Amino acid sequence: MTADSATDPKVAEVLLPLALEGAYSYGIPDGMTLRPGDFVAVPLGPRQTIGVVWALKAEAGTDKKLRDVIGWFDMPALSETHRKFIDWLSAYYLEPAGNVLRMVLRAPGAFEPPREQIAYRATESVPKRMTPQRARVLEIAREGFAMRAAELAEAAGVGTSVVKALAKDGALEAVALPALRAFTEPDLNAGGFTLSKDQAQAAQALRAVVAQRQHKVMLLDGVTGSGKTEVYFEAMAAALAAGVQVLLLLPEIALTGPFLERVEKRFGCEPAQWHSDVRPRERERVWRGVADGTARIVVGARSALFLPWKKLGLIVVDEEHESAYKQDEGVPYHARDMAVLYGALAKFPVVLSSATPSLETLVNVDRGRYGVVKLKDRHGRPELPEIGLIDMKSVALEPGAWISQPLFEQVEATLASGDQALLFLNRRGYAPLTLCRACGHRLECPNCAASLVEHRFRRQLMCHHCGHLEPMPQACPHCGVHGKMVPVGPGVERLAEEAALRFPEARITILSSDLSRGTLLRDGLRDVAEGHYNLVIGTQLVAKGHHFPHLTLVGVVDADLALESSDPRGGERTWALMAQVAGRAGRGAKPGAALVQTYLPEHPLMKALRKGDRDSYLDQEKIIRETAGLPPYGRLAAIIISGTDAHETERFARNIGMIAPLAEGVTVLGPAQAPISIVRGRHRIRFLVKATREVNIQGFLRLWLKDVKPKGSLALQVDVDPYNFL
DNA sequence: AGCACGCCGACT
DNA sequence: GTCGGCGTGCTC
Repeated sequence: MTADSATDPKVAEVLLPLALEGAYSYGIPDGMTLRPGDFVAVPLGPRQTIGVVWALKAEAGTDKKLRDVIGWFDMPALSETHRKFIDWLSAYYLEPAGNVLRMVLRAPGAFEPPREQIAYRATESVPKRMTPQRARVLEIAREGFAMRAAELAEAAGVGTSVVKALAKDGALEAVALPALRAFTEPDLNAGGFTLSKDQAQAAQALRAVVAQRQHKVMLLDGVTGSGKTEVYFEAMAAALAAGVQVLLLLPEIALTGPFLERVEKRFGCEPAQWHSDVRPRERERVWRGVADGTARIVVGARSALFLPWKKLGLIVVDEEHESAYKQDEGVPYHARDMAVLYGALAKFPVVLSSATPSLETLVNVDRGRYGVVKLKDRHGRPELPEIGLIDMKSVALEPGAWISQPLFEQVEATLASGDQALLFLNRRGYAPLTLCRACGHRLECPNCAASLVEHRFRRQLMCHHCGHLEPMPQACPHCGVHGKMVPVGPGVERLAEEAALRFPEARITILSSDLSRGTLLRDGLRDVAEGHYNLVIGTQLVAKGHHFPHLTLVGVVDADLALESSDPRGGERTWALMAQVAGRAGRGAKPGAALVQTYLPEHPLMKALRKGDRDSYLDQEKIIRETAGLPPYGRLAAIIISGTDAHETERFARNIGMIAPLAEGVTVLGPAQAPISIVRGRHRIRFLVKATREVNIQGFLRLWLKDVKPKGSLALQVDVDPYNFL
């Protein structure tokens, strides 16, 4: 088959999904032909691992006898672009390439031969004999989908014999799991929406960019309700018509059933989904479909970028400003930025869509690097509903009350007129802080330097950083005095309590991520949309793309939360959140209004918000960032040093600080305690590295940290372009 | 990530 | 006297 076996490569450089900088070399056995990108099985110590051929070499570089590649997987090779993408990402974030590859290989089952699967599910009949083991198996079988015997047994903590016996008894029935379903081709004419003139123009502009089949980033900038979704659907249709695959990235929280239905309606096929809730079997199907190119449309959360794309030709990043695109655990990458990188490497366009674009993106538009398409509101309304500020310094509030008189009156008037009102507070639980009035002790998480938050519905105290739960104590754990524990500050639960007192006639509901998720949440949102409730108390969650047609008043209880934080993006976050939540008002036939309670009415952001003047806010924000040398005018990286022992961690951090190289255009701030100084029992110390745009900040970091080796419990994490200041 | 090697406590 | 805890280090 091969023409000249003398020049055949003898060595494969194989990247393994481990925290290793480079690829490992393996011998290629006679008769095996490999290409770069091929998935292979290789020996690693006593075991076997799946890796990807990164390069081929004629001869081994060393005399050392190499171990041979064990086998080759009969599936499409990882494209050259995808491999470049992994290398780039690895270099940009200073993360071992193997760790990045691991994100590509996270698809259990994709490397196993297709297998006929028998699964079991519960029947109506009851087994003749019942044992505790059998009861546990049945309990699990009744609540879930059909599961394989081994899975079912494991979940119940029993042997498979119990499952088999129950099947024989008739309490479980065997069903064949369907073989991997094929993906259907999209029908581009399936469900054309009627586009407004504005939308049609915007769609035409995006289609033109897609037709160029070159790298170009386009910002689709339009307020909530302007119909951005239908517009980028047209860009997707154009790319699909050209025969490529399309990825629609969403923040995980926005991946809802109704949204997927819209995609399905437009393209006449069920899109492939990729997010944390997708079950293993479906993950396998999507992974294979993406690899062989049959999955044409993928709607996914950030990790969908790493699917083994055969011929990706367009990425749409919806809600591009969302900080949820930044992954903070494992490899800390920003999916929006990496989508742009992928587009640059593979030479295809990327569409960024948002009602409140990030400053980074807007500055890229200013600099002429990105194109922009603007959409106006369909109903010709101004960008935001009328926003009124309530100066909280000038209103008197009862202790334990947060609804000011002006807000109270507006809510009352709204409810009286038969409309809905929303009170927005971005704080879960009952109270963010609990103090002992006898000794002043504050209830703190045992593992984190953070207050415990009372969740009164669940009758528990909760740490919002590590998930620690404990019952609400009757007596102060410090001084032992009974009945002196007092909640301080409001959460949505406490706000709802106040609302119930002050609006006794109102039909109140709380929408908060910790109180309802999944079906319950969907029902809750639907009930609100249908008007079963007329006063909604909600957190962040209500700000995200839900349509409440009867809502005409939004009251923001505390607009200053993010502004007061140390996060340099606090302003940006506040603006996006205010715009989104205010935008909930008046989506239906009636115009809406928003009232914002703030202690900082003179803040430029608040003034701009009142005037609905995004440009003046942006000009302010740009000046602040530029003066401070912060992104997008400068580069930023964080180094987090953590360890279980405070002194040891501090010493280690100091030593690292001492060896920081001097470089022009680079400022190292720190070491200082990280904003949350202890998380999950680990003490955290942070350096911030600020550099001008011309500086290669990765090079600086590599030079600095090349000989640093954390020992024991110590750990060092580099976060290039940090987003969430923890 | 696994999996081994390696050095200190409670058990047949 | 061993079994086993998981800290450290290596895998082409």
